[in-house]
Amino acid sequence: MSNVLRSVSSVQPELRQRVEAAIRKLDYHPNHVARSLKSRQTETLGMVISDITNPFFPLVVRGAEDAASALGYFLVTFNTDDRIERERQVLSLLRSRRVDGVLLVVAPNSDASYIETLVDDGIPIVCIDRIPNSSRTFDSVCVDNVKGAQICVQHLIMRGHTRIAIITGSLALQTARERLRGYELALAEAGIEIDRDLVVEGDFRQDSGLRLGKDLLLRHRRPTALFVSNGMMTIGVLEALEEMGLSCPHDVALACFDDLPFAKAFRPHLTSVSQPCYQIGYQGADLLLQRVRGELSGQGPVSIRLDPELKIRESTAAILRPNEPATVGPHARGGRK
Amino acid sequence: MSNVLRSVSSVQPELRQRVEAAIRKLDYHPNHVARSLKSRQTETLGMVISDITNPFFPLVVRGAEDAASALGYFLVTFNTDDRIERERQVLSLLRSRRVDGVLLVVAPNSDASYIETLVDDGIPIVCIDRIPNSSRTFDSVCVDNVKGAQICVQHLIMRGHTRIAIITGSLALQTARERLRGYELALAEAGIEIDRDLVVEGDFRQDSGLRLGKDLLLRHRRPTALFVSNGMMTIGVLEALEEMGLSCPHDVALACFDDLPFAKAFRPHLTSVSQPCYQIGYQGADLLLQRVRGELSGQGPVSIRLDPELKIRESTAAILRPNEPATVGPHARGGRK
DNA sequence: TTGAAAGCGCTAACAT
DNA sequence: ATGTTAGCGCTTTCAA
Repeated sequence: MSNVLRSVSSVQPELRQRVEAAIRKLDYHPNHVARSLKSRQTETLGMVISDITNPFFPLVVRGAEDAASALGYFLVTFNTDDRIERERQVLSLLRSRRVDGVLLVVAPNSDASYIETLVDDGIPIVCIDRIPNSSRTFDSVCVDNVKGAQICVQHLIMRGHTRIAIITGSLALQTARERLRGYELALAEAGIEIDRDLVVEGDFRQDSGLRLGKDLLLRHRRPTALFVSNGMMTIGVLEALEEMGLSCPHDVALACFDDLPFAKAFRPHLTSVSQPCYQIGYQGADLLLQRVRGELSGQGPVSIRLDPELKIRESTAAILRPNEPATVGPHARGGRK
Repeated sequence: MSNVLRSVSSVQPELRQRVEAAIRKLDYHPNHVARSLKSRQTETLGMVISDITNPFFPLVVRGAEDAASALGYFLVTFNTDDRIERERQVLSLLRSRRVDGVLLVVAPNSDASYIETLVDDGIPIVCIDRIPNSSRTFDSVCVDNVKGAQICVQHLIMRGHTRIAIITGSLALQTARERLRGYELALAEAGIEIDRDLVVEGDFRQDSGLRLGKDLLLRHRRPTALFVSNGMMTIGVLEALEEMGLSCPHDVALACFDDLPFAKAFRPHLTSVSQPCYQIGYQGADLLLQRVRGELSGQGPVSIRLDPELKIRESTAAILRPNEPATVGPHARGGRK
């Protein structure tokens, strides 16, 4: 019984049969905990995100889970609500539980030195979606935020807009700064001077979208288009529109970073910068697993940048106004394929 | 060093101090794996759902995670996509990993005998959202599906509808049968005879909503109202409406089970039966933890039924037609608060 | 080819 | 009050 030399080549068929019979008879299930104690590998990954309830995350988590499951790894998720104390607590818990590695969506203003400590202590970390503010670089998988914002604002400019406002995320996050940078680049290359009054800083939450959306829409010279830096704030902006009785795209054009769930089923159909969420999760977990399994040993930090995709829909459709010829013909009602 | 008699009362303060100093100096982190091997408790729960990408689940998972985290438990989630082989595989993995208990959203047509085996072998299972087809009862936390469907269809009837169609879920699931039952009860109590042609069976997926929605809307005598048994199928129905160029509530009234994310931000604002998703997850995990910790020993299966809530919005608003007086005055444009 | 035994780091029971 | 030790179930090395 002691010698369940599983999958060792040199065992007599007769012995193997007897052992296998015993396994069935005793309803034997190998104890993975004991195995972990011996092997010092738990085959478990931690995943730390801000909130699964934010529609950006389910697909990311699903991707990570699929990658982890494919190799028999557990994936344990935690929500921090972007609170750094909670992030710290969770990371410490993951360490004492001896997870093999961590996928991390870092909280704004998080102290990167704690992350460094973990990595130095042999717990690999892959940052996804956001990059910590640190002189050191970590493994990471993100979308190309500059490019995403840029092509989106370029699109607004092509639709004839020049007074384009942006609601940014918290500028403590590199992600938010990059999206702002894309906005600036697009305007600059079109020779449009940047009006600092049209740049307002939110915090990636719904409330700030509502508040800043109202603020912008009540301006004396209202912007003709809004670029919103993420999905949750866009929900807030839609609320603002409804409260004020404005309609999109008629009264103002709207485009945003992030796809909202079921964008095609509801009105207005939003023009948006779509991120490959599943891929972010999948490739993040994949990269982490390579680290964990020593397949990248000796190699420095790997930074993967994925391409966003602009989905043109009716919220940025050209509007036919009296005395104003339509700039674009066939697409005037938005880009359903 | 060996004697880290943590939290044992009878230790001299001097000794305690020396040990604590050593802990800090050596950067000692207790090894939870070894602890688990000894205690035979992993302080880990499994959570098996169909798909985190389905908007019903994120809040459920969040609730479960909060309950688990509050007691220091890990929660490991798995997606089965409602495939019973995958469910079986996952449950077997969870067993060999020695999780303390499992939260299960059972797949349609799943073999309940396997679940019984786990429970009999000492791995508590709490079923959430759906109840397995079995003569045996398990711990469970669900919404009152009959009541939810019933109040929703009652509402449609009060709005003057009599030709009300239902798209059910897979009738292999008790959940789907209960919602159908609520529909039947509401019609019966209003004295409306049930037209079997208006009862069509879907499978809780978007595709079936699109297909069956089109089917119903193309009927010669089109139903004046649709009751859709879950959120994903409702998305499909909205697609069908758009494809056919119909508008809601003008051409047909629409109400559904499940809240869709950001229902208030997009059009049409859907009248829906809202489930306490967070509570389902939270109470499910809470019940499971009580079992796991032996606080319910000797007690038979516990079934918790939570109340759904009808949210009346514009998709079932009364329509003003020529020669038809409005039945309801102030609410005619739907129930925004 | 097969059996025996040490050791992973912790807890709990026991000896000092 | 404090130190020692057996044993959880696995893997790996070594002996038979």
